[in-house]
Parts: sequence; C-alpha cells; structure tokens
Amino acid sequence: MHVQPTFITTPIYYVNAQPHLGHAYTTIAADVYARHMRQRGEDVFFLTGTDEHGDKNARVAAEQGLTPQQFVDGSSAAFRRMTNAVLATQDFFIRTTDAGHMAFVQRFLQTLKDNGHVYEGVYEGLYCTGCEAFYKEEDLPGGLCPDHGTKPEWLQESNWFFRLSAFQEPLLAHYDADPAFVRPAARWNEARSFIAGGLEDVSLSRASIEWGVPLPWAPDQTCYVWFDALLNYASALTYARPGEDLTERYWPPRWQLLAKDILKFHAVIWPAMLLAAGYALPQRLMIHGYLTVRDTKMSKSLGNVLDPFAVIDRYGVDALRYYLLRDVRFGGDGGISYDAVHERYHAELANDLGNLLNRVTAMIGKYRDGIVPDAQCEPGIAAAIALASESVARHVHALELTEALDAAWVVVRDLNRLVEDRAPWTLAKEPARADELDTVLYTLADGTRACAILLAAVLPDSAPRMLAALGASDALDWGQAVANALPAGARIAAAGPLFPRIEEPLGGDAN
RNA sequence: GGCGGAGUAGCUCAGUUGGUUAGAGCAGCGGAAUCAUAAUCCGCGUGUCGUAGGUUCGAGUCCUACCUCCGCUACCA
Repeated sequence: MHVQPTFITTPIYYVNAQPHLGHAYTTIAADVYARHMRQRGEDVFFLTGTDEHGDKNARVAAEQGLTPQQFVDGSSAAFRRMTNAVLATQDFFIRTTDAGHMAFVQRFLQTLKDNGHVYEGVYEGLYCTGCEAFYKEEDLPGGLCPDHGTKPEWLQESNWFFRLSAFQEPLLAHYDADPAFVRPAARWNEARSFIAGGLEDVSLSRASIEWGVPLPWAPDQTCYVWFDALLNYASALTYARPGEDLTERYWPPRWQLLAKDILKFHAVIWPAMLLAAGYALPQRLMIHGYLTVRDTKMSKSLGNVLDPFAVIDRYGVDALRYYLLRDVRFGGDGGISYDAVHERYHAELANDLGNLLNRVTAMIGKYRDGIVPDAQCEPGIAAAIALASESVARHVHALELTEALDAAWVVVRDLNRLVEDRAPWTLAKEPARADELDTVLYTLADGTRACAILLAAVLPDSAPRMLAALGASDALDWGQAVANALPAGARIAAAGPLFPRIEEPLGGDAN
C-alpha cells in the first residue's frame, strides 16, 4: 500500500480560559480522522497544542502573582490533560512559548519582510491604558471601557504592517480554483465574499505588549499574537522531532479543523501569510459549528457548559466521543444536553452495540461452548460490511464524521435484525440444523468484530475490548474491515457489559 | 445598512445537479420474540416542506418580495 503523509491540525487553544467542551470537540474530531488514517496505513502527523502569548495572559498572570511563563505552564498543562482525557493521539503538542516555535516565527517574519510584504506604519485608535488594548468605538458603551469604566484616549502607535491587501487577487484566484478549499461550502462562500469585499493591511506587531515574540529587526515590538499563533502549524514540523525537519514530509496540511469564529484568520490571513512566504497552502479547512445548549453558544461565561470531564467520569470517554460526533452533524451547529448524552448512550451504545456483543457472546457460550464455529459469514452481512467499510472510509476522508457513524451503524442494526430473523435459540433445539446455527453464530461474531474495526477510531477504548471478547486479533488495520476475518475456533472471552446502564443522568440545571 | 446562513413530522435533523406516493433517528401507540445490559425485531406518520407570488410539463429543490432567527462586518484570542 502506498503510504501517504497526512498532516492534520486543530487550532491551538488560548490558555486564558480553562479547557471546555468546545476544545474537546475539535480535538476529538481531529483524533478520529488521525486514528482512522492510521488504520488505513497512512503516515499521519496530528498536531494540537496551546497558544500562550498575548497581553491577556500576562495580565492574568500578574493578577495571580505569577510570571507569565509560570501562568501559561499551568494553563497549558490543563489543556494537555484534556487532550489526554479524550484519548487524543496527537503526534506533537505544540506550545507557542517553545523556543523552536519562537525561533521559527522570527525567521518567518524576516522572510515576509525580505519578500517586501512588511512595512512600517502607524496604528491609531482608542486605547484603554487599563486594558493596554485598542478598542473600536462601537465596542465602548457610553464611550467608556467596559472593564475599567474609564474613557480611552486616542493614541497612535508605530507598528509594522503586513501587506494583506496585496493578496486579495491571489486569494480570490485560489478560492475560485478550489471550491473545496474551505468546507462546508457555506463557509467557503463567507470567506470568499469577505475577501472580495476588499482587504486592508493588518498590523503584525505591537509596541506596548511584552509577552510575545520580538520582531527580529525591531526587538522593541512583539509579534501580534494571531500571527504568532497561526504559524504554529508550520513551526511544529521544524522542531517536533529533534534533529529532523518534517516539513518536507508533511507540508501542507491535508485538513485544518477550526470553529467558525476564527474563520477569517484561517481562511484569509493565514493563507495570505503562506503565499507571502512562498509556502504551499493547506489543502482543506474544515469549519465546524457551535455546540449549543438551549440555543445558546457554548461558553463558560454564560455558565452553560456541558462538562466533558463529567461525561467521561459518568459514561466513559467513548461515550463522549461518540455522542459529540453522532448528535451534532459535524460541520453544522447543534444542540447538546446531558439528557441527550444519556439517551444516546443507552439507545445506541448500550442497547444497539453493547447488547449486540453481549447476546452474541452469550449465545456462542451457550450453544458452542464459547468456541467460534467453523463457518462462513452470510452473504448479506458480508455485503453490508463491504459497503460500510467503503462508506465509512469515504466519509471520514471528507470529515463527514456523523455520516461515517451512520454508515457503520447500519451493520450493527443488520446484525441485531439477523438475530431475530434466524432465532438461534430455535435452531439450537434442532440438532439437524447445527450447520445453520454455526453459520448464524459465525456471522454474528464476525460481523460484530467488523463493527469494532469500523468504529475503532471513534471508540478507541471499547473497540479493543470488543475484539478481545470475541477472541479476535487486536489488529485494527482497515484490512480487517472485511467479512470472514475472524478465525474459526476463536475463544469467546466475554467480560461484562461493554456500556453498562447508568441510573443517574448528569445535569439537573444544565438540562 | 452590507454580505452570508437557517426556517421540512411532537423533538433532533437528512433531503446531490428541479421529476415517480417528502425521508431517518428519537419519543408515542400496537404486536412478535426470549439469546441478551427489560436489551432486540416488526408494523403505524394526510407534515399548508416560514408567507405570498413567479418560472416550468413538473419545485422542499430555481427566481422575486416579505416575515422570523442567527453569523460575519477585520487587529482580545
């Protein structure tokens, strides 16, 4: 098989806030893609991490009596714990305070300048000394700073600017040449019309902020945090493996995942930066929607967070991963709730899938002493597996993760239906039909095994347990996503419910 | 204001390039079965497809206007 390099990224998370479900959501989606592609034998590099510069962090650190570095060390660790908790398999966890990243940012900025895309200019606006930040007039109710209640002053600051305007035409050309550059199509539209509406140059430095990467030619200024942050996608490859530059191997990213609130930075400024420095553009940007609770955007300040750690504690990590991808069509907005987690967990994971494994292993235990009989998978189920394998692969490749789950679930339903249609308990009473029973039992065991392969990227905790219960190989490669891969004579080793029923739902007020 | 989305069964949503009786899951009602985590399987939906027009042999699917909700409208990230 031809091994393809596959580079996939999540945004790096701004450490000013605590990790919440929104962060976990993007990370899980990217991880499903990465795991799936590894199953397919591709050479995957999955990148996530934290964005740590900027004035906000410096101020919060000061409030807590910490140095900025101490503060971001602690916050970044919290994000790394979240990443681990959802079983993400990133190949590198980048921090923008890494020396390797900061050195790359400086080199990159110097390249932009050498290429003639950077000039010195004046940024002016309303400036609040308390916030140490510029504001737009419409963001100041009553003309006063919302945080400090003071009147901002009109300030001018000398800054270095990135000639974004020069890339309007090249960006439009790229968009028109590749209508799939940004997915879903509605976001492509949104980004393209923004570009077509005219691009202004943007300042890429700050004179008043110290917590950042100094400009190489003007160390009194620091790199604007968004430039700093976006560059992580490229910088990581240069130093993730000491002594090795992975850029040649993995650049450009096949998929970059992000939520729609940061579309403009990724779909306009980021590609312009890459063009300016002579980099190939990412192949695809996937813009997913918001998870909403009672029609309100998920956000901690609104106090309506659905706590990913609580879901993991109560239902298990696979339940969280499954739920998020199943209940909200990936790419769109969708409502979530603890009640819905509870329902999906029981109706689909426990009743459909967990119970399937349980009844299949129980019957093989009862009718064949726990030994998988020597038989062939029934053609109908074999065909369903083949169809699902193709369909799941196609959908995951396009990051249509909800559709991929649907495609895999068809087999789960088919197998439950097969149990009813063939009624093994009846066959078991008729010794003359032993061959028939062998075929049914083998089909059920083999089909359930195939489901584990199909779902392994979403259910990394449960899939290996399914395989173990069926006495199957623990290999997860996509070549196993076919019928008749379970060896006859395999010994069943059932071990309790895969997804035990949960009496008490989470929530209360959050529902 | 401008640009862009969305409005489809009680709920959550699918509905490619316009074409047979508009679909799925959940919930609800009825039934079957008993291997299983009381799980499973089968059957049951006349919905003014936001409103009013228009184009067409034919529109949820294209056009116009309007109503409602939402996002973006650039340097906190």
